[in-house]
Amino acid sequence: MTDTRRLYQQTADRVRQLIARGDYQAGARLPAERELAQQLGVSRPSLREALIALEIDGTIEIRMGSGIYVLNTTKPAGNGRSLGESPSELMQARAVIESAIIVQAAATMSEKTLVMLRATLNAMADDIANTRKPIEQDRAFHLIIAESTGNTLFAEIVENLFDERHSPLSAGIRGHFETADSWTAALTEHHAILAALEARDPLAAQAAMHSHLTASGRRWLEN
Amino acid sequence: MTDTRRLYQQTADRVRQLIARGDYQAGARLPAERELAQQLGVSRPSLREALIALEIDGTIEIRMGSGIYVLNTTKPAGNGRSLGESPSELMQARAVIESAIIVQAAATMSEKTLVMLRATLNAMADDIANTRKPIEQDRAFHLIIAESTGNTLFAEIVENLFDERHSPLSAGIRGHFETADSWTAALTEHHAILAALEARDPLAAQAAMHSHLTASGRRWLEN
DNA sequence: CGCGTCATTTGGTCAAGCCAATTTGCAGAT
DNA sequence: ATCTGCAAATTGGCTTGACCAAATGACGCG
Repeated sequence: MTDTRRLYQQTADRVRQLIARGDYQAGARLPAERELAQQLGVSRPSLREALIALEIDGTIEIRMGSGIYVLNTTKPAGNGRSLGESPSELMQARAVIESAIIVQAAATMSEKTLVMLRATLNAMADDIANTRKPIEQDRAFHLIIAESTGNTLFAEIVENLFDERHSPLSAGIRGHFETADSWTAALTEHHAILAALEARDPLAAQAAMHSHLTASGRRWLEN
Repeated sequence: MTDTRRLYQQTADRVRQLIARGDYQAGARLPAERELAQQLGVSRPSLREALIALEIDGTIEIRMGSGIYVLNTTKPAGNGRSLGESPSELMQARAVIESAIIVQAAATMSEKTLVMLRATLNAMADDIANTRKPIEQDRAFHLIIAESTGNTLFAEIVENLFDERHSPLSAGIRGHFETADSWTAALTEHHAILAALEARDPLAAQAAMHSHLTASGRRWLEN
């Protein structure tokens, strides 16, 4: 499988691997841009784009005229910002919580809500056919279900958890997940969820939602 | 005052301003890279670096061969919850979510965690006997269970939901709830939850937690 | 009217070079 | 011998210019 992601994403991942593998530990200085670019077989501008991505997610620090330094990766200490959740944690949380919420939703699911859900699936299929990322449709599907419970807290929690995936932290990994095949699989699973809701079968809906989010997490990590 | 930050950061901010100001709304396409670079007075590589930063934080989406598009900017972000939720909504949310979480916790409940939970119950009984409000013990009980899953997101969510009850909004109603009898009932229910966890019975724990939080919500509202 | 083809548009990447900040090292003074 | 200061080497910051590849749209053919 050829990696079709943008070069800066691939390059950022390769640098992350160098650090994870231990070639460069926290505090160490990476090779100079010119040298590192040649070593990775990419041009300097492309490497610089990758370095900016790594700088944003806190992997490295760039000091003008000095060098590129590896930051302490395993430390939420210091500032108030604590975004230390791993993708697997995130998807487990979504699987457990959204499965519980959809049980509430299934019982009182209105025809109007079902219509909206069908619309998101159609729009999602359209996005995929046109090679667009159906992120907004995916988001809408999960959010509509949560909102249909009538409890705004459910909607807020689902919304926050969903958006967490697109935080700067997970940006580097994001590219893996968003292939056409992955979205097609997600769409199929959405259809299964909708079918259970149309049948007003809470347990089937719960199972379908749980299955969808665990599979989604697997797709996200497996690449 | 001259801005000494890297050019890509300054440029990213300027593009954010263009979007915030309304020049380009969600879904709109920004000018082509070459044109936008000239318009902002920077080189194309520098603009590209800025665009990567904006792509990572979810402000824009870059489609190869097509253009640069503004994404939905509706993300106040953060876990901060605004007011507007009713107590019944809050307690329903806690009942559903904490019931789902305790199922995960029951499976892998360690003896060490059980010891901590017993300690909170003893401290809670002590507080009640001395006519103190055992709010902290109550909080600790629920939080320890969520933390025992090993998933920090569960702990965060439970924490936020719990603290919501003590927001200014619900302060007026709170007094009714906090009678000695109510706390005694809560303590009894906590004991029932702990018993299910000691038996490592996920379904019994789920039922006990759900029962506790719905009863707690009832006590909160009935006065 | 439908549909395929090709030119245009637009992002993706590379190469080479110069500027600016930092570091380094050596020479001279103490 | 040690300290100081300045210049050269190192390193990141940024620009120009060019070419490739994907997406789009217009045009002409059937």
